Amino acid sequence: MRPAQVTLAVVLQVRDGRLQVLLWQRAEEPFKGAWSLPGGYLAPAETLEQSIRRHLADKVDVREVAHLEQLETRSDPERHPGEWQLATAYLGLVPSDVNPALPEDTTWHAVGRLPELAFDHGEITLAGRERLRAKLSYTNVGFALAPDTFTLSELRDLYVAALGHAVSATNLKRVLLRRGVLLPTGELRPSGQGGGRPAACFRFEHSRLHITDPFAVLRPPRVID
Amino acid sequence: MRPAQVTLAVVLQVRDGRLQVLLWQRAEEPFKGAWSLPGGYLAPAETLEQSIRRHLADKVDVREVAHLEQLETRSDPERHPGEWQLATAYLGLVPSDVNPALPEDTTWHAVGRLPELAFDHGEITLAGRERLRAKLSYTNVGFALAPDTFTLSELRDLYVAALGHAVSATNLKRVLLRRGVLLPTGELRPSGQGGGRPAACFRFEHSRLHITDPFAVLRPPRVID
DNA sequence: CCACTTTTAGCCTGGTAGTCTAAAACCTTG
DNA sequence: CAAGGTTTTAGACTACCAGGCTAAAAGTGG
Repeated sequence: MRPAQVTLAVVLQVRDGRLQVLLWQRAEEPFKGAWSLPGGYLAPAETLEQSIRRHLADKVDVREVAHLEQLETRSDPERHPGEWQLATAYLGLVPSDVNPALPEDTTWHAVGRLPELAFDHGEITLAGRERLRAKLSYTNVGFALAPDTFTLSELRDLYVAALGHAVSATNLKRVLLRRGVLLPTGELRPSGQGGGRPAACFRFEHSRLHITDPFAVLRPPRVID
Repeated sequence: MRPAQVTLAVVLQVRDGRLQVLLWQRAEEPFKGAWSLPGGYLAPAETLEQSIRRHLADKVDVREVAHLEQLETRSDPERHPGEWQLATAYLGLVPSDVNPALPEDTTWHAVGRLPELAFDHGEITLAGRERLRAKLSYTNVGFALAPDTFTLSELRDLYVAALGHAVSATNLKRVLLRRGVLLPTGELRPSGQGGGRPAACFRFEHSRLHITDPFAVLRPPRVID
């Protein structure tokens, strides 16, 4: 006797200054009418990542998911009322400048004000947000939330939405520049409504995940004691 | 058609000053005679964690595993030659002062000099070591590698073995004390062979995982700019 | 040209890690 | 019992980096 295997995705994007997650409304029991994470059954000869990409493609153009990583596998026998089902969750990130066409039953929801979700999808969504918040601090995941090119204020607003607290644009710039994850493009963005100095444009150096050795602690010393 | 689900464990311990992993030698095809990670099939009405604890119990006293966390789920359809099989790997840590009784077919192997392992167990083992190394820096996982009470030199030796590079006992002490994860017991350890000043004994404050907010970067500023 | 806005550069401060030196405390040996 | 060797420990010093602040730069609108 074997459990069914499904894949799920917590797809996050900053929209309207808030971190939002892609949800669809279930048309069938159980949890008919409840919001839930996109996903579905694993097919033969498929990896989990291929599976979640395939199911995601039903909801959103997968090319717009700039980053995808495995989150965790849920196995509580009671997590699905009718079926013994394991669920492997992925975290997906979508840059803030794309606005994918969505099916009728699918929309974005602010992670800060989630409705009751089906199954354990609420917990999974929060786990995804936590993973994002942690990685924003010691990796360059920002690239997956930001447009190709952006000003520092725009980037700060993304960080604010994702982290849930204020961020200093001054510090953000210095830190990311020093780490070499940010690159000035040289262009200027004309100032918008109400004037103000034109902002310099930046890009992320790499568009694949790169962790910046964050810990001064316990780094290899040059001399042993 | 459903895949089989197995659980695996990367059980690590520092032995003889080296980081070692618990392996058993397969008695059956495929990979007969090859070393592999302990684990086995998921049983009905069982969570993945219960499953790996059950399978681990065949090899080692599970009470001696001080920390257990989910690592990743492997899903390459080719990872097992004869069966469509998903494997969820766990990371387990055993304090250096216990020496569990082991079955005939099971022994410790230095992670630094692994033989060819069955399936993808080699990769999984290295992923486990990476996870441990990362978490040593920003959590208190050390508690799961160390005895109840220890001197700073002993703790440093554990870190050296796990991290694979030199560590300054001076820094280690200061960092862990400031973070409040280490606690002086007040006792002294009588000096051993050849004399030397007696060492102070320490304990870990908590014996459950606690992450110490590591990143000054992007922390909530008190004033916004 | 002046008031207002936003961005940017630069300085100062505080905290933490890495290095080094010397002292403390114990052992062994002559 | 004094001298020398060994290990641990405390403390000072330095370097680096993030957070906070201020003022200048560079636009817009009246």
